Amino acid sequence: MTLDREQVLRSAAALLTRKSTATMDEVARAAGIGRATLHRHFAGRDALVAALENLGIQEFEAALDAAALDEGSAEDGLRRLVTAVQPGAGLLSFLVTENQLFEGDDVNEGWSRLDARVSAFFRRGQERGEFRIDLTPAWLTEALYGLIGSCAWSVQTGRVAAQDFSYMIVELLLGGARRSVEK
Amino acid sequence: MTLDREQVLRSAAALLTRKSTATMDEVARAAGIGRATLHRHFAGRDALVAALENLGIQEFEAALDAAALDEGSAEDGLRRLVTAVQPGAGLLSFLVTENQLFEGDDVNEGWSRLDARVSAFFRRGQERGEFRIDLTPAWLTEALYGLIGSCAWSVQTGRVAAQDFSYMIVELLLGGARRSVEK
DNA sequence: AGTCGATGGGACATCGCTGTCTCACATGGG
DNA sequence: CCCATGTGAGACAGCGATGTCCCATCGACT
Repeated sequence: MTLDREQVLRSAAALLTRKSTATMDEVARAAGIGRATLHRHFAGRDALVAALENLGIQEFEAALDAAALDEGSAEDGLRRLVTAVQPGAGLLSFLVTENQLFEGDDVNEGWSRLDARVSAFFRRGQERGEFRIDLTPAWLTEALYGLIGSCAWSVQTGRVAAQDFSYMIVELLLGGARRSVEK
Repeated sequence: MTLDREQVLRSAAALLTRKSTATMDEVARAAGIGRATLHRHFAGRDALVAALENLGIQEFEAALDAAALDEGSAEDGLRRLVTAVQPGAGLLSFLVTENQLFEGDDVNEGWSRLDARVSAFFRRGQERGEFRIDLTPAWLTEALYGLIGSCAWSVQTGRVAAQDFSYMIVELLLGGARRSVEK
């Protein structure tokens, strides 16, 4: 009967992804538990968000590991990364938004580590001549986050099919919308 | 002594762009007026946001008009649009986020009109052979919003120089990060 | 069956924000 | 000079969300 903490976090993530202002009561209902029980496991809203943050960081880091960014071309690596990220895309964009809201310098060090990994990936791609050098790694990183968020939202509203998720992001990020002559 | 309504809206936009959860009191302070005065001019928070929405729609529509999207190449049109949008980029991304939060089917009809204009622009670009046809106009539209938001945020945090705003967005959206051989 | 631990529901006080009101004051016009 | 309009500051009640507590209940384990 012990509460499935993981399951609670999953449903909370799913709900907060759609409605980031959901109350503790709504989160509890969505998880199928009572508000009191939710409070027993997460001291308060802050603690809940912190737990979600850890979950998101862990998932994103796992996606980075699974993508094996350095194997093969940078393009293939990015494609694997976006595909691996898709299941947690909603949570990721919720956390990015939440982080922007957050005014405090003590940013979770997990984010800087992840940012560094993504940024380093783009930099290596530039050094290997696969990526343009006039778009900075920092911007490409932010743009990737933005596109993931936009595409997750587009999927949720039906503007983009879920199966096209990684294609739309990677093609736009790498190839751009311009129609090249040789294609 | 009459209150400068426009000025209040500007500072409210600037504040809410940075901190979208700011209270009425903070908005009033930021505008250099008392909370009571703020309430005299905007019945409540909803009314304030609605006024900001109208302002944002108006600005974005003006940018669309000023960009003259149909003159010259689609690429130049997009470049003009992004440049014209830059001053209102923060407000725009605040409103986009606010709209996602909003759960009600009565979306401000201004947005659908603007969406339609942007979407139609991408579609025309496809028909003229300037844009790829495997990325749907709806996705390109959402991606444009996302990139504008990401870049505005990046500028605010110092990751991207303000003068590079339109370059970073347009180059990424049109050309992509891949380094083509002929360049 | 009996006990223990965890849960759900409800009651409760508290807190922050909101919206309204009043009053004193300043500025500008008649 | 006096009046009118608009403003700032503060007080006030209302509301929704939060966090804590208690108690009845349910399930698992002995």
